[in-house]
Amino acid sequence: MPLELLRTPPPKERADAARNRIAVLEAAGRLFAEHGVEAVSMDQVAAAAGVGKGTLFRRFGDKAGLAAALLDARERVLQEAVLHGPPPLGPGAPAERRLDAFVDAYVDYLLEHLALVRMSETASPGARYRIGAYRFWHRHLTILLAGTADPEYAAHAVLATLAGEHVGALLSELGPERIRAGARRLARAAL
Amino acid sequence: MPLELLRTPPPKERADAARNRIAVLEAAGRLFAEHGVEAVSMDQVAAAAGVGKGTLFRRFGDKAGLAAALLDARERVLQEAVLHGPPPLGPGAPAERRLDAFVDAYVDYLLEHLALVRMSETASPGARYRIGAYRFWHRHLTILLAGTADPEYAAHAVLATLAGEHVGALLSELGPERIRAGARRLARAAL
DNA sequence: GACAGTAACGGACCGCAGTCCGGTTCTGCA
DNA sequence: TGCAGAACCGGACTGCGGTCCGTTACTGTC
Repeated sequence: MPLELLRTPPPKERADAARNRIAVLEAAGRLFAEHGVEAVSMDQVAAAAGVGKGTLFRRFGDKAGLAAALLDARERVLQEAVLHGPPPLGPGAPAERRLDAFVDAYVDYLLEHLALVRMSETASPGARYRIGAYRFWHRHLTILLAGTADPEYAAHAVLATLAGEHVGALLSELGPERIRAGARRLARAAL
Repeated sequence: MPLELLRTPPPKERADAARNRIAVLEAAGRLFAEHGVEAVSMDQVAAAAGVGKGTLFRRFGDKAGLAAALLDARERVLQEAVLHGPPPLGPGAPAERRLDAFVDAYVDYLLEHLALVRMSETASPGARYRIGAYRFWHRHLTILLAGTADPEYAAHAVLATLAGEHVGALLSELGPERIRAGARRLARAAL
């Protein structure tokens, strides 16, 4: 399957459903920013959005899904840059440089939205590996790592070092710069 | 701090406390084996052990702690082999061979107790990085990886590929053998 | 062996994520 | 414009992990 098609297509929805989706995302974004992702319950989000709890869960599945939806816009910018942006992040540069550029960009993204990313990855077991964004990055890395012994495994391994849980735990111990440098070094070593 | 001291010392406890600890571990082990870790609630464990819920939580902290306690005996065997066992797992072999031996042994351990390990790592956020066992393995790998640019980071990275969540998600996609081979390859690449 | 002090006990209690289903609202079609 | 049926709504409900605190039972001392 080509990389393009792994990007989630927007499903057609009824007018009231769209209105509610926007209300929920706005309320959730505001509450999360104000009190922190962990401290806000789904009841509070539903109440603030003026929406029933059932609606909230039917649309987003669980708290991880809501976090993923909030990250979606931000992540699409990154995906777009990888697909059609200028090198070295976009196509045209050698794999080694694209790998560096990807790790840098992804670490930036991660550090900026760490709490939300952790929530999107850990709220339900295995959530991280199911969402479309993960499959997208995995595919991208598999292509960049073509030629190694097992590119699919190597891609998973590089992403493992970029998991929100992992980076979050290492942040206080090593600081952002060692994390960034280490992830670059490991990705190159995998190549 | 020397590697030896990272092993959790057994705290002295009152007679009734010891009795209850054993009753809980037995009941939990039986229930988990019978119904699966996910499907058993802490209330059920407490009831089966003939113990109050408060007792259960005071002793083990949370469900992750209970899982970790159940794994403890098994993990100590591995730790013992690394500290004082024969090479290449124990001391005496070159770092590269010890690294391979460690990855092999740890993957064996992981595949045998995957559900329990996942529970011990994911029940509360960051739990994996707090438990003594993680610090032990991290220390061991840091020593084996001495000489690389950032041994501490590299050790964390190798452990990231051995996280229960990660291996569990990859298992159905890649199968155990590619996971084992990939982890070995990555650990060598980090060296 | 009795006693005081303290560590451990246990179950009622809380807030949360997630489910269910009777009622409501929208939309495509005639 | 009126209608039929599907899609959506919402809040009461469930079971869970985790906490709290009045009660109980162990242990070291005299």
